[in-house]
Amino acid sequence: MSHPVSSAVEDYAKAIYSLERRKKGAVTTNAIAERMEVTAASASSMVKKLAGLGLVRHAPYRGVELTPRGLEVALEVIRHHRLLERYLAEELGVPWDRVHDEAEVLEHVLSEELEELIAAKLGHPTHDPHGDPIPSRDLVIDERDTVSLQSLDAGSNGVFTRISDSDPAMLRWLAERGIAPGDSFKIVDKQPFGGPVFAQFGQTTHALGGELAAAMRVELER
Amino acid sequence: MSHPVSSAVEDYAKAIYSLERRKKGAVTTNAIAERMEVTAASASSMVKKLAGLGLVRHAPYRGVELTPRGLEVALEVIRHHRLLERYLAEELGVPWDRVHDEAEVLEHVLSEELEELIAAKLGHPTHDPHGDPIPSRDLVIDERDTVSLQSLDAGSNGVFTRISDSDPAMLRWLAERGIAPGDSFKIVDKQPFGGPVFAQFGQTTHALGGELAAAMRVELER
DNA sequence: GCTGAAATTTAGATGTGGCTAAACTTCAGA
DNA sequence: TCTGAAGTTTAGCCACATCTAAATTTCAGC
Repeated sequence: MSHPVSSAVEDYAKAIYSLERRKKGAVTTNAIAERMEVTAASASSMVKKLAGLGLVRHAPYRGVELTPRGLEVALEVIRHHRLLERYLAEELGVPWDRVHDEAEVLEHVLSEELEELIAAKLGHPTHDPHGDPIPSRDLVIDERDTVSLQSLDAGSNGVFTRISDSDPAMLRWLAERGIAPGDSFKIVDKQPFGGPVFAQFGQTTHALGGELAAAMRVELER
Repeated sequence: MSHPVSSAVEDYAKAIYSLERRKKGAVTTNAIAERMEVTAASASSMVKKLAGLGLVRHAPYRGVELTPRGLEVALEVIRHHRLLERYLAEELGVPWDRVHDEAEVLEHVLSEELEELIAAKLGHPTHDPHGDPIPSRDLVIDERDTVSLQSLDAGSNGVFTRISDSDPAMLRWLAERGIAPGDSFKIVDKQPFGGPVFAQFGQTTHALGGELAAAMRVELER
Protein backbone atom coordinates (compact mmCIF):
# COMPACT_ATOMS: atom_id res chain seq x y z
CA MET A 1 0.00 0.00 0.00
CA SER A 2 0.95 3.69 -0.05
CA HIS A 3 3.73 4.99 -2.26
CA PRO A 4 6.07 2.63 -4.04
CA VAL A 5 9.63 2.79 -2.77
CA SER A 6 12.94 2.48 -4.61
CA SER A 7 15.10 -0.64 -4.61
CA ALA A 8 17.58 1.11 -2.37
CA VAL A 9 14.92 1.90 0.20
CA GLU A 10 13.69 -1.70 0.09
CA ASP A 11 17.22 -2.93 0.68
CA TYR A 12 17.68 -0.66 3.67
CA ALA A 13 14.38 -1.79 5.16
CA LYS A 14 15.43 -5.40 4.71
CA ALA A 15 18.81 -4.74 6.31
CA ILE A 16 17.29 -2.95 9.27
CA TYR A 17 14.79 -5.75 9.77
CA SER A 18 17.53 -8.30 9.80
CA LEU A 19 19.63 -6.27 12.24
CA GLU A 20 16.66 -5.74 14.55
CA ARG A 21 16.16 -9.48 14.76
CA ARG A 22 19.70 -10.12 15.93
CA LYS A 23 20.68 -7.28 18.18
CA LYS A 24 18.35 -5.97 20.80
CA GLY A 25 17.34 -2.33 20.93
CA ALA A 26 17.71 0.25 18.21
CA VAL A 27 19.82 -0.45 15.16
CA THR A 28 22.88 1.75 14.76
CA THR A 29 23.89 3.68 11.66
CA ASN A 30 27.22 1.92 11.64
CA ALA A 31 25.62 -1.51 11.64
CA ILE A 32 23.46 -0.52 8.70
CA ALA A 33 26.44 0.90 6.85
CA GLU A 34 28.42 -2.27 7.36
CA ARG A 35 25.53 -4.46 6.28
CA MET A 36 24.84 -2.43 3.16
CA GLU A 37 28.54 -2.08 2.37
CA VAL A 38 28.34 1.70 2.16
CA THR A 39 29.95 4.47 4.22
CA ALA A 40 28.37 5.56 7.50
CA ALA A 41 27.59 8.92 5.86
CA SER A 42 25.58 7.22 3.13
CA ALA A 43 23.71 5.10 5.63
CA SER A 44 23.00 8.19 7.72
CA SER A 45 21.46 10.07 4.85
CA MET A 46 19.40 7.08 3.78
CA VAL A 47 18.18 6.69 7.34
CA LYS A 48 16.98 10.27 7.18
CA LYS A 49 15.13 9.47 3.97
CA LEU A 50 13.53 6.33 5.42
CA ALA A 51 12.42 8.40 8.41
CA GLY A 52 10.90 10.94 6.03
CA LEU A 53 9.00 8.14 4.32
CA GLY A 54 7.67 6.99 7.67
CA LEU A 55 9.42 3.64 7.46
CA VAL A 56 11.64 4.10 10.52
CA ARG A 57 11.66 6.09 13.69
CA HIS A 58 14.99 7.83 14.06
CA ALA A 59 16.43 9.25 17.24
CA PRO A 60 19.50 11.11 15.95
CA TYR A 61 22.76 9.71 17.32
CA ARG A 62 20.67 7.05 19.01
CA GLY A 63 19.56 4.62 16.36
CA VAL A 64 16.71 3.53 14.26
CA GLU A 65 13.67 1.29 14.55
CA LEU A 66 11.26 0.08 11.87
CA THR A 67 7.72 1.43 12.01
CA PRO A 68 4.83 -0.90 11.15
CA ARG A 69 4.96 0.48 7.59
CA GLY A 70 8.70 -0.13 7.44
CA LEU A 71 8.17 -3.66 8.65
CA GLU A 72 5.67 -4.22 5.86
CA VAL A 73 8.15 -3.03 3.27
CA ALA A 74 10.84 -5.28 4.69
CA LEU A 75 8.63 -8.36 4.90
CA GLU A 76 7.28 -7.84 1.41
CA VAL A 77 10.81 -7.79 0.00
CA ILE A 78 11.81 -10.76 2.11
CA ARG A 79 8.76 -12.65 0.85
CA HIS A 80 9.79 -11.86 -2.71
CA HIS A 81 13.36 -12.87 -2.06
CA ARG A 82 12.61 -16.18 -0.43
CA LEU A 83 9.84 -17.16 -2.82
CA LEU A 84 12.22 -16.45 -5.67
CA GLU A 85 14.99 -18.48 -4.09
CA ARG A 86 12.64 -21.38 -3.68
CA TYR A 87 11.30 -20.99 -7.20
CA LEU A 88 14.70 -20.73 -8.82
CA ALA A 89 16.00 -23.76 -6.98
CA GLU A 90 12.94 -25.89 -7.51
CA GLU A 91 11.67 -24.97 -10.96
CA LEU A 92 14.81 -23.88 -12.75
CA GLY A 93 17.47 -25.93 -11.03
CA VAL A 94 19.61 -22.96 -10.02
CA PRO A 95 22.31 -24.29 -7.67
CA TRP A 96 21.62 -23.82 -3.97
CA ASP A 97 24.52 -21.43 -3.52
CA ARG A 98 23.56 -19.24 -6.51
CA VAL A 99 19.89 -18.60 -5.78
CA HIS A 100 20.61 -15.87 -3.24
CA ASP A 101 22.37 -13.58 -5.69
CA GLU A 102 19.78 -14.09 -8.41
CA ALA A 103 16.93 -13.41 -6.00
CA GLU A 104 18.70 -10.31 -4.71
CA VAL A 105 18.05 -8.45 -7.95
CA LEU A 106 14.77 -10.05 -8.96
CA GLU A 107 13.11 -9.33 -5.61
CA HIS A 108 12.80 -5.64 -6.45
CA VAL A 109 11.04 -6.05 -9.78
CA LEU A 110 8.66 -8.88 -8.93
CA SER A 111 5.06 -7.78 -9.43
CA GLU A 112 2.34 -8.83 -7.02
CA GLU A 113 0.66 -10.87 -9.74
CA LEU A 114 3.83 -12.78 -10.46
CA GLU A 115 4.51 -13.24 -6.76
CA GLU A 116 1.13 -14.84 -6.38
CA LEU A 117 1.51 -17.08 -9.42
CA ILE A 118 4.90 -18.25 -8.16
CA ALA A 119 3.61 -18.88 -4.66
CA ALA A 120 0.70 -20.88 -6.07
CA LYS A 121 2.92 -22.90 -8.39
CA LEU A 122 5.13 -23.83 -5.43
CA GLY A 123 2.12 -24.69 -3.28
CA HIS A 124 2.58 -21.70 -0.97
CA PRO A 125 5.82 -22.86 0.62
CA THR A 126 6.78 -21.80 4.13
CA HIS A 127 10.57 -21.96 3.82
CA ASP A 128 13.24 -21.11 1.28
CA PRO A 129 16.08 -23.45 0.27
CA HIS A 130 18.30 -22.10 3.06
CA GLY A 131 15.66 -22.96 5.61
CA ASP A 132 14.56 -19.38 6.19
CA PRO A 133 10.84 -18.85 6.75
CA ILE A 134 8.83 -17.15 3.98
CA PRO A 135 6.39 -14.47 5.17
CA SER A 136 2.81 -15.30 4.25
CA ARG A 137 0.83 -13.25 1.75
CA ASP A 138 -0.41 -11.10 4.62
CA LEU A 139 3.17 -10.72 5.81
CA VAL A 140 3.16 -12.94 8.87
CA ILE A 141 6.49 -14.66 9.40
CA ASP A 142 7.29 -17.67 11.55
CA GLU A 143 10.55 -16.66 13.21
CA ARG A 144 11.41 -19.58 15.42
CA ASP A 145 14.11 -19.21 18.00
CA THR A 146 17.30 -20.59 16.69
CA VAL A 147 20.78 -20.65 18.14
CA SER A 148 24.18 -20.89 16.58
CA LEU A 149 25.42 -24.47 16.30
CA GLN A 150 28.63 -23.24 17.84
CA SER A 151 26.87 -22.39 21.07
CA LEU A 152 25.90 -26.01 21.73
CA ASP A 153 27.77 -28.39 23.97
CA ALA A 154 28.63 -32.01 23.38
CA GLY A 155 25.60 -34.22 23.77
CA SER A 156 23.09 -31.69 22.44
CA ASN A 157 20.60 -32.72 19.80
CA GLY A 158 19.02 -30.37 17.29
CA VAL A 159 17.82 -29.68 13.80
CA PHE A 160 19.89 -27.66 11.39
CA THR A 161 17.50 -24.97 10.13
CA ARG A 162 19.54 -22.47 8.14
CA ILE A 163 22.76 -20.60 7.42
CA SER A 164 22.52 -17.18 8.98
CA ASP A 165 24.34 -15.34 6.26
CA SER A 166 24.41 -16.48 2.70
CA ASP A 167 28.03 -17.35 2.12
CA PRO A 168 28.11 -19.37 -1.10
CA ALA A 169 31.24 -21.27 -0.08
CA MET A 170 29.60 -22.50 3.13
CA LEU A 171 26.45 -23.48 1.31
CA ARG A 172 28.41 -25.39 -1.28
CA TRP A 173 30.52 -27.15 1.32
CA LEU A 174 27.45 -28.34 3.19
CA ALA A 175 25.62 -29.34 0.01
CA GLU A 176 28.58 -31.44 -1.06
CA ARG A 177 28.39 -33.34 2.19
CA GLY A 178 24.66 -33.85 1.92
CA ILE A 179 23.77 -31.56 4.81
CA ALA A 180 20.58 -29.56 4.25
CA PRO A 181 18.14 -27.55 6.34
CA GLY A 182 15.83 -29.86 8.27
CA ASP A 183 18.49 -32.45 9.02
CA SER A 184 18.84 -33.64 12.61
CA PHE A 185 22.18 -33.92 14.27
CA LYS A 186 23.89 -34.64 17.54
CA ILE A 187 26.94 -32.83 18.88
CA VAL A 188 29.57 -35.50 19.47
CA ASP A 189 32.43 -33.32 20.60
CA LYS A 190 33.56 -29.72 20.64
CA GLN A 191 37.00 -28.18 20.81
CA PRO A 192 37.44 -24.95 22.75
CA PHE A 193 38.58 -21.53 21.46
CA GLY A 194 36.71 -21.55 18.16
CA GLY A 195 37.93 -25.03 17.35
CA PRO A 196 35.87 -27.47 15.33
CA VAL A 197 32.55 -28.86 16.43
CA PHE A 198 32.01 -32.54 15.72
CA ALA A 199 28.42 -33.07 14.71
CA GLN A 200 26.84 -36.32 13.67
CA PHE A 201 24.38 -36.07 10.78
CA GLY A 202 22.86 -39.48 10.07
CA GLN A 203 25.68 -41.98 10.19
CA THR A 204 28.44 -39.53 9.47
CA THR A 205 30.27 -37.24 11.88
CA HIS A 206 31.49 -33.98 10.36
CA ALA A 207 34.12 -31.63 11.75
CA LEU A 208 32.66 -28.14 11.38
CA GLY A 209 35.07 -25.19 11.63
CA GLY A 210 34.43 -22.31 14.00
CA GLU A 211 33.16 -19.84 11.43
CA LEU A 212 30.89 -22.37 9.83
CA ALA A 213 29.50 -23.54 13.16
CA ALA A 214 28.82 -19.91 14.07
CA ALA A 215 26.84 -19.33 10.87
CA MET A 216 24.77 -22.50 11.16
CA ARG A 217 21.47 -21.79 12.92
CA VAL A 218 19.85 -24.70 14.68
CA GLU A 219 16.67 -25.41 16.57
CA LEU A 220 17.22 -27.26 19.80
CA GLU A 221 15.46 -30.55 20.24
CA ARG A 222 12.46 -29.86 22.39
CA MET B 1 31.26 -8.56 -23.44
CA SER B 2 32.86 -5.20 -22.60
CA HIS B 3 31.36 -2.94 -19.95
CA PRO B 4 27.93 -3.62 -18.54
CA VAL B 5 25.40 -0.95 -19.44
CA SER B 6 22.53 0.54 -17.44
CA SER B 7 18.87 -0.38 -17.91
CA ALA B 8 18.26 3.00 -19.52
CA VAL B 9 21.00 2.45 -22.07
CA GLU B 10 19.63 -1.02 -22.83
CA ASP B 11 16.18 0.44 -23.38
CA TYR B 12 17.50 3.06 -25.77
CA ALA B 13 19.44 0.45 -27.74
CA LYS B 14 16.30 -1.66 -27.97
CA ALA B 15 14.22 1.34 -29.12
CA ILE B 16 16.77 2.33 -31.75
CA TYR B 17 16.94 -1.23 -33.03
CA SER B 18 13.21 -1.36 -33.38
CA LEU B 19 13.06 2.00 -35.14
CA GLU B 20 15.86 1.03 -37.54
CA ARG B 21 13.87 -2.02 -38.57
CA ARG B 22 10.85 0.01 -39.58
CA LYS B 23 12.08 3.22 -41.09
CA LYS B 24 14.89 3.26 -43.57
CA GLY B 25 17.98 5.34 -43.01
CA ALA B 26 19.14 6.89 -39.76
CA VAL B 27 16.86 7.05 -36.75
CA THR B 28 15.87 10.54 -35.63
CA THR B 29 16.10 11.94 -32.13
CA ASN B 30 12.41 12.77 -32.22
CA ALA B 31 11.45 9.21 -33.07
CA ILE B 32 13.55 7.93 -30.17
CA ALA B 33 12.01 10.48 -27.82
CA GLU B 34 8.50 9.49 -28.82
CA ARG B 35 9.25 5.80 -28.48
CA MET B 36 10.86 6.23 -25.06
CA GLU B 37 8.18 8.67 -23.92
CA VAL B 38 10.73 11.30 -22.92
CA THR B 39 11.40 14.80 -24.24
CA ALA B 40 13.55 15.29 -27.31
CA ALA B 41 16.16 16.95 -25.09
CA SER B 42 16.42 13.84 -22.93
CA ALA B 43 16.70 11.60 -25.96
CA SER B 44 19.37 13.87 -27.40
CA SER B 45 21.52 13.67 -24.30
CA MET B 46 21.12 9.91 -24.08
CA VAL B 47 22.09 9.62 -27.74
CA LYS B 48 25.27 11.47 -26.90
CA LYS B 49 25.91 8.99 -24.10
CA LEU B 50 25.28 5.98 -26.32
CA ALA B 51 27.67 7.44 -28.88
CA GLY B 52 30.29 7.84 -26.14
CA LEU B 53 29.82 4.19 -25.24
CA GLY B 54 30.35 3.19 -28.86
CA LEU B 55 26.86 1.81 -29.22
CA VAL B 56 25.67 4.21 -31.92
CA ARG B 57 27.16 6.41 -34.60
CA HIS B 58 25.73 9.90 -34.32
CA ALA B 59 25.76 12.58 -37.02
CA PRO B 60 24.47 15.63 -35.11
CA TYR B 61 21.17 16.92 -36.49
CA ARG B 62 21.21 13.97 -38.88
CA GLY B 63 20.34 10.92 -36.89
CA VAL B 64 21.72 7.83 -35.29
CA GLU B 65 22.64 4.30 -36.27
CA LEU B 66 23.50 1.29 -34.12
CA THR B 67 27.08 0.06 -34.25
CA PRO B 68 27.77 -3.70 -34.15
CA ARG B 69 28.26 -3.34 -30.38
CA GLY B 70 25.00 -1.46 -30.05
CA LEU B 71 23.26 -4.14 -32.04
CA GLU B 72 24.60 -6.75 -29.64
CA VAL B 73 23.26 -4.85 -26.66
CA ALA B 74 19.86 -4.50 -28.31
CA LEU B 75 19.60 -8.14 -29.36
CA GLU B 76 20.71 -9.38 -25.95
CA VAL B 77 17.92 -7.39 -24.28
CA ILE B 78 15.41 -8.48 -26.89
CA ARG B 79 16.43 -12.09 -26.32
CA HIS B 80 15.88 -11.62 -22.60
CA HIS B 81 12.54 -9.93 -23.17
CA ARG B 82 11.13 -12.51 -25.52
CA LEU B 83 12.42 -15.53 -23.63
CA LEU B 84 10.83 -14.08 -20.51
CA GLU B 85 7.54 -13.45 -22.28
CA ARG B 86 7.50 -17.01 -23.49
CA TYR B 87 8.49 -18.34 -20.09
CA LEU B 88 5.93 -16.31 -18.19
CA ALA B 89 3.14 -17.31 -20.54
CA GLU B 90 4.06 -20.96 -20.72
CA GLU B 91 5.34 -21.85 -17.27
CA LEU B 92 3.50 -19.41 -15.05
CA GLY B 93 0.31 -18.83 -16.98
CA VAL B 94 0.66 -15.06 -17.12
CA PRO B 95 -2.05 -13.77 -19.50
CA TRP B 96 -0.93 -13.05 -23.03
CA ASP B 97 -1.55 -9.33 -22.70
CA ARG B 98 0.35 -9.03 -19.39
CA VAL B 99 3.61 -10.76 -20.27
CA HIS B 100 5.02 -7.73 -22.07
CA ASP B 101 4.94 -5.45 -19.04
CA GLU B 102 6.37 -8.09 -16.73
CA ALA B 103 9.17 -8.89 -19.17
CA GLU B 104 9.92 -5.21 -19.60
CA VAL B 105 11.37 -4.95 -16.11
CA LEU B 106 12.75 -8.46 -15.73
CA GLU B 107 14.75 -8.27 -18.97
CA HIS B 108 17.28 -5.93 -17.37
CA VAL B 109 18.11 -8.09 -14.39
CA LEU B 110 18.17 -11.52 -16.00
CA SER B 111 21.58 -13.13 -15.57
CA GLU B 112 23.16 -15.12 -18.36
CA GLU B 113 22.89 -18.28 -16.28
CA LEU B 114 19.18 -17.82 -15.75
CA GLU B 115 18.67 -16.90 -19.39
CA GLU B 116 20.27 -20.17 -20.38
CA LEU B 117 18.28 -22.23 -17.88
CA ILE B 118 15.06 -20.65 -19.09
CA ALA B 119 15.93 -21.18 -22.74
CA ALA B 120 16.75 -24.82 -22.03
CA LYS B 121 13.56 -25.38 -20.04
CA LEU B 122 11.53 -24.02 -22.95
CA GLY B 123 13.44 -26.13 -25.47
CA HIS B 124 15.19 -23.12 -27.01
CA PRO B 125 12.10 -21.55 -28.54
CA THR B 126 12.35 -19.38 -31.65
CA HIS B 127 9.33 -17.13 -31.09
CA ASP B 128 7.64 -15.36 -28.20
CA PRO B 129 3.89 -15.46 -27.51
CA HIS B 130 3.29 -12.43 -29.75
CA GLY B 131 4.95 -14.20 -32.65
CA ASP B 132 8.14 -12.14 -32.50
CA PRO B 133 11.35 -14.05 -33.23
CA ILE B 134 13.74 -14.69 -30.32
CA PRO B 135 17.44 -14.02 -31.09
CA SER B 136 19.55 -17.14 -30.67
CA ARG B 137 22.18 -17.43 -27.96
CA ASP B 138 24.74 -16.01 -30.38
CA LEU B 139 22.34 -13.18 -31.17
CA VAL B 140 21.18 -14.17 -34.64
CA ILE B 141 17.58 -13.18 -35.26
CA ASP B 142 15.23 -14.41 -37.93
CA GLU B 143 13.55 -11.19 -39.05
CA ARG B 144 11.20 -12.26 -41.80
CA ASP B 145 9.69 -9.65 -44.02
CA THR B 146 6.28 -8.81 -42.76
CA VAL B 147 3.79 -6.23 -43.88
CA SER B 148 0.92 -4.52 -42.15
CA LEU B 149 -2.37 -6.33 -42.60
CA GLN B 150 -3.83 -2.97 -43.53
CA SER B 151 -1.65 -2.77 -46.62
CA LEU B 152 -3.23 -5.86 -48.18
CA ASP B 153 -6.01 -5.81 -50.75
CA ALA B 154 -9.09 -7.98 -50.97
CA GLY B 155 -8.23 -11.49 -52.10
CA SER B 156 -4.78 -11.61 -50.43
CA ASN B 157 -3.83 -14.62 -48.32
CA GLY B 158 -1.35 -14.54 -45.48
CA VAL B 159 -0.30 -15.67 -42.06
CA PHE B 160 -0.75 -13.42 -39.04
CA THR B 161 2.68 -13.33 -37.40
CA ARG B 162 2.59 -10.67 -34.72
CA ILE B 163 1.35 -7.40 -33.30
CA SER B 164 3.93 -4.72 -34.05
CA ASP B 165 3.49 -2.81 -30.84
CA SER B 166 2.38 -4.42 -27.64
CA ASP B 167 -0.97 -2.82 -26.96
CA PRO B 168 -2.65 -4.97 -24.29
CA ALA B 169 -6.14 -4.05 -25.47
CA MET B 170 -5.41 -5.25 -28.98
CA LEU B 171 -3.85 -8.45 -27.73
CA ARG B 172 -6.81 -9.14 -25.51
CA TRP B 173 -9.31 -8.42 -28.26
CA LEU B 174 -7.61 -10.85 -30.61
CA ALA B 175 -7.18 -13.50 -27.94
CA GLU B 176 -10.88 -13.31 -27.12
CA ARG B 177 -11.68 -14.06 -30.74
CA GLY B 178 -9.23 -16.94 -30.91
CA ILE B 179 -6.82 -15.19 -33.25
CA ALA B 180 -3.19 -15.99 -32.52
CA PRO B 181 0.18 -15.67 -34.29
CA GLY B 182 0.57 -18.39 -36.88
CA ASP B 183 -3.05 -18.32 -38.00
CA SER B 184 -3.77 -18.11 -41.74
CA PHE B 185 -6.33 -15.72 -43.13
CA LYS B 186 -7.75 -14.34 -46.32
CA ILE B 187 -8.75 -10.73 -46.94
CA VAL B 188 -12.40 -10.77 -47.89
CA ASP B 189 -13.02 -7.07 -48.24
CA LYS B 190 -11.50 -3.75 -47.31
CA GLN B 191 -13.07 -0.35 -46.84
CA PRO B 192 -11.07 2.71 -47.91
CA PHE B 193 -9.84 5.61 -45.74
CA GLY B 194 -8.72 3.60 -42.73
CA GLY B 195 -11.98 1.72 -42.65
CA PRO B 196 -12.20 -1.84 -41.43
CA VAL B 197 -10.55 -4.78 -43.13
CA PHE B 198 -12.65 -7.93 -43.35
CA ALA B 199 -10.37 -10.90 -42.81
CA GLN B 200 -11.43 -14.51 -42.69
CA PHE B 201 -9.68 -16.61 -40.06
CA GLY B 202 -10.84 -20.25 -40.32
CA GLN B 203 -14.59 -20.15 -40.76
CA THR B 204 -15.09 -16.72 -39.25
CA THR B 205 -14.76 -13.34 -40.90
CA HIS B 206 -13.67 -10.54 -38.55
CA ALA B 207 -13.97 -6.83 -39.12
CA LEU B 208 -10.63 -5.37 -38.07
CA GLY B 209 -10.48 -1.63 -37.40
CA GLY B 210 -7.91 0.56 -39.07
CA GLU B 211 -5.57 0.92 -36.11
CA LEU B 212 -5.67 -2.76 -35.35
CA ALA B 213 -5.11 -3.73 -38.97
CA ALA B 214 -2.14 -1.37 -39.06
CA ALA B 215 -0.57 -2.98 -36.00
CA MET B 216 -1.05 -6.56 -37.20
CA ARG B 217 2.03 -7.79 -39.02
CA VAL B 218 1.50 -10.55 -41.54
CA GLU B 219 3.60 -12.70 -43.81
CA LEU B 220 2.27 -12.92 -47.32
CA GLU B 221 1.47 -16.33 -48.69
CA ARG B 222 4.38 -17.26 -50.90
C1' DG C 1 33.13 16.56 35.58
C1' DC C 2 36.58 16.58 31.73
C1' DT C 3 38.29 14.72 27.69
C1' DG C 4 39.32 12.26 23.74
C1' DA C 5 37.98 8.44 20.77
C1' DA C 6 34.24 6.50 18.40
C1' DA C 7 29.96 7.10 16.33
C1' DT C 8 27.02 10.02 13.82
C1' DT C 9 25.60 13.75 11.07
C1' DT C 10 26.27 17.57 7.84
C1' DA C 11 28.44 19.82 3.87
C1' DG C 12 29.59 19.58 -0.58
C1' DA C 13 30.89 16.78 -4.48
C1' DT C 14 29.90 13.11 -8.26
C1' DG C 15 27.27 10.46 -11.99
C1' DT C 16 22.74 9.02 -13.92
C1' DG C 17 18.71 10.24 -16.33
C1' DG C 18 15.08 13.02 -16.35
C1' DC C 19 12.96 18.11 -17.21
C1' DT C 20 12.19 23.16 -19.30
C1' DA C 21 13.76 26.91 -21.83
C1' DA C 22 16.70 28.79 -25.06
C1' DA C 23 19.74 28.46 -28.94
C1' DC C 24 20.98 26.50 -33.09
C1' DT C 25 20.43 23.65 -37.77
C1' DT C 26 18.06 22.04 -41.47
C1' DC C 27 15.08 22.37 -45.18
C1' DA C 28 10.84 23.42 -47.81
C1' DG C 29 8.26 27.00 -49.86
C1' DA C 30 7.72 31.66 -51.40
C1' DT D 1 17.89 33.01 -51.98
C1' DC D 2 15.55 34.02 -47.97
C1' DT D 3 12.87 32.74 -44.15
C1' DG D 4 10.24 30.51 -40.75
C1' DA D 5 8.74 26.16 -38.83
C1' DA D 6 10.25 21.84 -37.42
C1' DG D 7 13.78 19.26 -35.55
C1' DT D 8 17.86 19.06 -32.63
C1' DT D 9 21.12 20.40 -29.32
C1' DT D 10 22.83 22.99 -25.33
C1' DA D 11 22.35 25.13 -20.82
C1' DG D 12 20.97 24.73 -16.48
C1' DC D 13 18.04 22.62 -13.20
C1' DC D 14 16.23 18.45 -10.18
C1' DA D 15 16.11 13.88 -7.52
C1' DC D 16 18.56 9.85 -6.37
C1' DA D 17 22.16 7.37 -3.98
C1' DT D 18 26.65 7.38 -3.40
C1' DC D 19 31.34 9.43 -1.81
C1' DT D 20 35.08 12.24 1.20
C1' DA D 21 36.00 15.53 4.55
C1' DA D 22 34.59 18.21 8.21
C1' DA D 23 31.57 19.09 12.02
C1' DT D 24 29.08 17.41 15.93
C1' DT D 25 27.43 14.30 19.64
C1' DT D 26 27.96 10.58 22.83
C1' DC D 27 30.11 8.14 26.34
C1' DA D 28 33.81 5.57 28.83
C1' DG D 29 37.73 6.31 31.63
C1' DC D 30 40.19 9.14 34.38
